[in-house]
Amino acid sequence: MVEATNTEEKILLAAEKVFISSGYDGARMQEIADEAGINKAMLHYYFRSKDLLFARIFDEKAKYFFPEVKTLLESGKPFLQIMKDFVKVYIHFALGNPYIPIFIISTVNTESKRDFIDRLPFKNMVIDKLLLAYQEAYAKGQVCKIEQPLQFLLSVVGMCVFPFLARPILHHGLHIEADEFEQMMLLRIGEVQGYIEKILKV
Amino acid sequence: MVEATNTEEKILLAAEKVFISSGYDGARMQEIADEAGINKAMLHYYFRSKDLLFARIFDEKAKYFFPEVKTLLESGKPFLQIMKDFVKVYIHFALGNPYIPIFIISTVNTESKRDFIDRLPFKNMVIDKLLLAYQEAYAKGQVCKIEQPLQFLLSVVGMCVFPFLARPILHHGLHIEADEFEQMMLLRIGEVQGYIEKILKV
DNA sequence: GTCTATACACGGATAGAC
DNA sequence: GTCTATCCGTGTATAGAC
Repeated sequence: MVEATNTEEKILLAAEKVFISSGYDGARMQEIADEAGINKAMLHYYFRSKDLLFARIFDEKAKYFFPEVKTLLESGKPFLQIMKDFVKVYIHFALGNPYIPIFIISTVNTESKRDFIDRLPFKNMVIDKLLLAYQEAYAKGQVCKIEQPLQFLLSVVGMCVFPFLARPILHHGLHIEADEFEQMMLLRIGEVQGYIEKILKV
Repeated sequence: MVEATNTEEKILLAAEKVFISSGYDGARMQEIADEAGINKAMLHYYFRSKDLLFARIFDEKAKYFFPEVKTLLESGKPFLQIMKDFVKVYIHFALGNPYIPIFIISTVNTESKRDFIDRLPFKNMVIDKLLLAYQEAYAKGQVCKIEQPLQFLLSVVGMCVFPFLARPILHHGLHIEADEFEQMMLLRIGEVQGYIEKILKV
């Protein structure tokens, strides 16, 4: 458990917990104050408003969302390996932060927070570079022809992230407990990597 | 555009629109009343409370979510064909109801609505029958060995549904317009079917 | 910086006339 | 069945003492 030293830190940890589990609309400033063990007025003293506090949390979470992909791209590895590495990195990240995916997806699907998409460190460049890496690998004959590489990327991300979005259904509907889920996700890395190999095989 | 005849129908159509676009917490009874062109008091006259109205909408949407899978299963077709048909059916369904996936996923991830999972027409039987269909196909040598068939199912559903969950990001982040998105999703059917064939190939 | 008390608007729900 | 008016709890935000 992360321990908060000063008040600001306490508030941020509490806000993170509440916003992530309830979303912006469902979150209550009182709940954040209780969670932080301080007074409600302090929230406004430190962050002025619920909106600003939420923005602060979102930015912090979004920041840690994609950076590793950039590193993978700059590794100079071939496309197939980049994608396999991506699966490993992403699932490990999500296991450590299981509620971030649904938090991001929920937020960008919330009308009043729609423009938070611009706050994602998710630039066209990352996608473009990945597509470029594919073209390069294809030119070298390392991977097969894919009609629409973007569809392939969407598929890989979807395979990685979907179990975390549907987690409550797996949990309550299919009775997969937390530790069993973690085991499944660890095994999933190799499974999805295998699918990617088959899909890209020349 | 669907035209409402009586008041109850007007309310249901308005509630569907508002709840689906804003979620339970973000929805306002006043907004539903305005959308329906009637008075706020009528909502309570017909449905007593916000919770009951929401439950009514959820049940109706959830009902139309999985039934076609049951039909596919009962078709007696081999596993590979069932999965390919599933992709086609699911994406066509989602194109006609693009906000249902995020509505369902958001709802089951909302703490106070967690038990709505039980209202999904999503029984273990469907999963079990799909897994059984796989085993049967494997025994006949029609498909290759898959270590964890459940992971495969999760992957297929993830590939189909993820673009609809990430739609705002594709829209605002990657500047893919509505009609372009629809074209992508139609092409996606064949694309994902191709991936499935490669993954299951003996 | 931290607290208590409170302002003020909003949202769900109801009463009651027609 | 449909409306207007209103109750009442709750939620964000602020004032002001310490």
